[in-house]
Amino acid sequence: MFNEEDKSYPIELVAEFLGVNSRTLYYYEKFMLVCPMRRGRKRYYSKADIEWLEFVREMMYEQGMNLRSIIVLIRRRDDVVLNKCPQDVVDCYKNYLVRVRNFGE
Amino acid sequence: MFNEEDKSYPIELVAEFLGVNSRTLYYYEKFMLVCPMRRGRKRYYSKADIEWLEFVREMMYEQGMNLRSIIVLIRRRDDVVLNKCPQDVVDCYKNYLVRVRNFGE
DNA sequence: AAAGATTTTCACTTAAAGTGAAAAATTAAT
DNA sequence: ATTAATTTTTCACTTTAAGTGAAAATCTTT
Repeated sequence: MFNEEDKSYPIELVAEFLGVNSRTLYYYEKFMLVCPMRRGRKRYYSKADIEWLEFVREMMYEQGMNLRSIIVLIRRRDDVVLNKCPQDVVDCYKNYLVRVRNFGE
Repeated sequence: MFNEEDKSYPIELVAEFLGVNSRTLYYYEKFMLVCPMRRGRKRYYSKADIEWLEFVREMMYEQGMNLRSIIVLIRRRDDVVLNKCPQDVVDCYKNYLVRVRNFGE
């Protein structure tokens, strides 16, 4: 499922697959944790988006991490997270690089 | 303040310095986020403990991270965190190394 | 224009993080 | 050793982030 590189899927299908409410995906979008492609207002989630969201769920559910921590790791260019995070999401946090550099001082 | 390498300080003083309730420090201890030295039941926080706790507060308050995420980063031997984390706290999570190795698979 | 789907808004639930207060136990002082 | 002062522990409460339900608003499509 969701194996086709070039296909994209509507929010309700993705939410069901991940076992969350579609509202949760809208919620993540407010934090720029995911940026699904759009045609008009309608969202289309790519394979990469879905794999990333699966990883986000694992960090949050299995590991007990929170949203902000995931964002902090994106900003810090953390290896483990960056490995799975779609480029456009990483790019959303480009302007935060300065803050990351000063992290902890 | 708290500049002397070999001195140690009672919980109430440390809590006040950090701007938290002393109950918060007991709470952190339940999660093994800090292991103050003890003489009998009384806790004594070292300079290293206090600097670590300051960093923990920064991660949680400034960055919005949660407790579990900090623990995940200790387990993962994250550079930024390990740099500030006292060895005895790191050691508390030694037995979790295997899980870290399998992280994300 | 009507039916069906998607998005948006409002308000609610849940769980983690943190705290207040008082009882119990220790430590320190006389 | 007995009392006074601290510290620890327990219970229950508050606050906030994360997540959700339901309905209204906005498309889409036929």
